Amino acid sequence: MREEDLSEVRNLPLFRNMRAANFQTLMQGAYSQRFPGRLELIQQGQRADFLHVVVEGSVELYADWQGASTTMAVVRPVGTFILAACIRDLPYLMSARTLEPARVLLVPASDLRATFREDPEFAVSIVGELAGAFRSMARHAKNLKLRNSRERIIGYLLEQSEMSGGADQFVLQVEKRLVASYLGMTAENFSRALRTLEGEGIHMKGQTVTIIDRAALMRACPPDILIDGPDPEPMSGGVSLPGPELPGSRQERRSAAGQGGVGQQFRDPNETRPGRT
Amino acid sequence: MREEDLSEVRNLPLFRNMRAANFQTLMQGAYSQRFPGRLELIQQGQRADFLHVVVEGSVELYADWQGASTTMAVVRPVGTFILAACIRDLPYLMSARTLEPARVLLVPASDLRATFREDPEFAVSIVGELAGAFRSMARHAKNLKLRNSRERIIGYLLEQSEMSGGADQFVLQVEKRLVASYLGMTAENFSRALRTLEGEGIHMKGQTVTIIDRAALMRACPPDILIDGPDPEPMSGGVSLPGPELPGSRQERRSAAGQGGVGQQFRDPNETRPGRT
DNA sequence: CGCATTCCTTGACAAAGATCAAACTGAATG
DNA sequence: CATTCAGTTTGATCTTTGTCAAGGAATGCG
Repeated sequence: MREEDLSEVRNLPLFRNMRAANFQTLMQGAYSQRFPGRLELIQQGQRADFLHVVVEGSVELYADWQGASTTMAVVRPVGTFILAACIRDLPYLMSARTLEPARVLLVPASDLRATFREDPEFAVSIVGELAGAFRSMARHAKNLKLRNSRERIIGYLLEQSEMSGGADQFVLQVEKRLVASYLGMTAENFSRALRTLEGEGIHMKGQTVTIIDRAALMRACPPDILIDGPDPEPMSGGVSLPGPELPGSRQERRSAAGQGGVGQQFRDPNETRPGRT
Repeated sequence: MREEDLSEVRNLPLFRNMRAANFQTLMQGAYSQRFPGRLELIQQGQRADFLHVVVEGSVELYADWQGASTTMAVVRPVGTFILAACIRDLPYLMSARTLEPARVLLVPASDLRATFREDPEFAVSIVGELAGAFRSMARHAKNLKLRNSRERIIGYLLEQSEMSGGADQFVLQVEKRLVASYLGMTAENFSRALRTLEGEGIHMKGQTVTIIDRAALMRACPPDILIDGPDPEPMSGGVSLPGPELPGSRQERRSAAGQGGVGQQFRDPNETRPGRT
C-alpha cells in the first residue's frame, strides 16, 4: 500500500488514536485492492470477513428484497463500511458496489477484533464510530417516518448546502435516481417534486442546485439537527450520501462523513400536536 | 437497589462478561428509580447523562418533528436504551416515556465511558451491543423502504409468531396504534389493512392474533432474515417492539432484548452483588 | 353502575406516491 | 458526427396511504 494512503487511513477517526504498533500490525494483515466501476463488492447475506475502507472512488451501499432495491448510503474517501457486521461476525445487511473505479482497503475482521481487545484507544474509536453509525441510521429512519417526500428533498438540499459551507449553489454528487432512492421515493417522483420546487426557492440546472429562497425552504421543512445534522464529531461508517462540491471544483473530493453542519437550531420540543403516524 | 434486580442487570449481555469489581463500581454510581406510567423520561435533544436500563415496566422510544410523532421502539425488562448517545456524549435523537409504571436503572455515562477503558470485556460487550443496535435500525429502515404497509404488517405478525416459538396464536404486547406508528402508518390504515387480512391468513380478536394460513402470508411477504430476523445473539438497545406472549400467560414478561426469540434465561448463579441504592 | 377516557374501527374523501409508457438529454463511443 | 445508452423528464393513470369525522368497544374510576 502506498505511504500516502496509509497516512490517510491512519488519520481516520477509527485509526487516529491507536498505538502505532497496533496500527502497523493491523495494516500488515490488510490489503489494498482496486476495483472497476459498477462492480459488486459484497452481497447482502454474505459473511463479514473484512472491514472495508474506501481509499479512492466511491461505493454505494444498497439493500434489496423481492426485486425491490434501495440505496442506503454512498461512501467516499476516506470512509469505512460494514463495521457492525465485522464486529458481530454476522452477515451483511446491505450490499455494496462501486459507483466508479475505486480502491478499497480490506482489514481482516479477526484482526480488528483482536486489536480491539489489545488497544483501549482503538476500542474507544470503534465504539465511537459505531455509535455514530447507529445515530446516522436512526436519523435516516426518522427522516423517512416523519417527513413526506417533498420535505425530505428540501431537507436534503438544505443539508447539502450546509455541507458546502452554506453556499447557495452547489453540485449534486450523485445521480438523481440514487438520491431519490436514498430518500425513499421513485426517480419520477423526485423529478416532479424538484420541478414544483422551481419557483418556490430552488433552481436546478443539470446537477447544479441553486437555492433562491432559503427562508421559504426552511419554512417548508424546518431543519432539525436531530434529523439532518451530522453529529458534531463526524463519523464515517457510510450511513449518508456524500457532501456536495461547489460548482467549478470538480476534482476536489472530501470524505462523505465530512463537514459538520452549523447554524441549525433546535426546535421547541414542547409543541406536540397530533402526530402524522 | 434490590439484589434480584442487580443480578438481572448483571446478566444483561452488556454487563454479563465484565469483571465483578468493575460491575460493582459501575453500580455504585448508578441508581434505580421508579416512575409512574405515561411519564416522559427523556426528551429528544437533551444531553445524555445516563445509560438507562429498564428493570420493570416498559418504555417507549419515539421521535417527533413539527408536530408529527413516531414510535421507534419499546423497551422492556431487562433492556437498555440510549447507549449510543451516552457513548458519544451527544443529545438524544429520541424521546422516551413510560407506557406503564416502571423502574429504571440509571448508570452515569461518565462512569460508563471510564469503565469502558478499564475493562476490555466490557468494551467488547458495549461494542457488540451497539453493533446490534445499528443493525436493528438498519433493518427498520430497510423494512420501511422496501415494503408497503401491508407487507410490513404481515412481516411484523410473522416475526411475532416466530418470537412466540412459532405459535399460531399470540397476543399483541402493545397498543395497535403504537404498532402502527412503529410500522410507519396511521392507526386507521393499520386497522383497515388488518381487516383485509382477515380471510387471507389472519384472524384477529382484540389483541389476540391467530395465523390461519401461514403459507399465504409468507407468499404475500416472504420473510427475510436480513430484515425481519433478530440477530442470532440478541442485543437490547431498544430498536424494536417487544415480543408477544402466548394467550393466557398475561403476567409472564420477557425482555424486549429477548427479540432473539426463544430461550433467553437469566439467573446465572455465580454472581456478585454490588451495593447500594 | 354509569360515566369518562382512551383506543379502535369505519366510511367518505383527498392527497401523495407509484407505475407504465414514451420522449428527451447529454455524455461517451465508434 | 451520428449513434448509443443510461439517466432524466413528462404525462396519464392507478394504487396506496393519509385525513377528517363519527360511531363503537373496552377500560378505569368515581
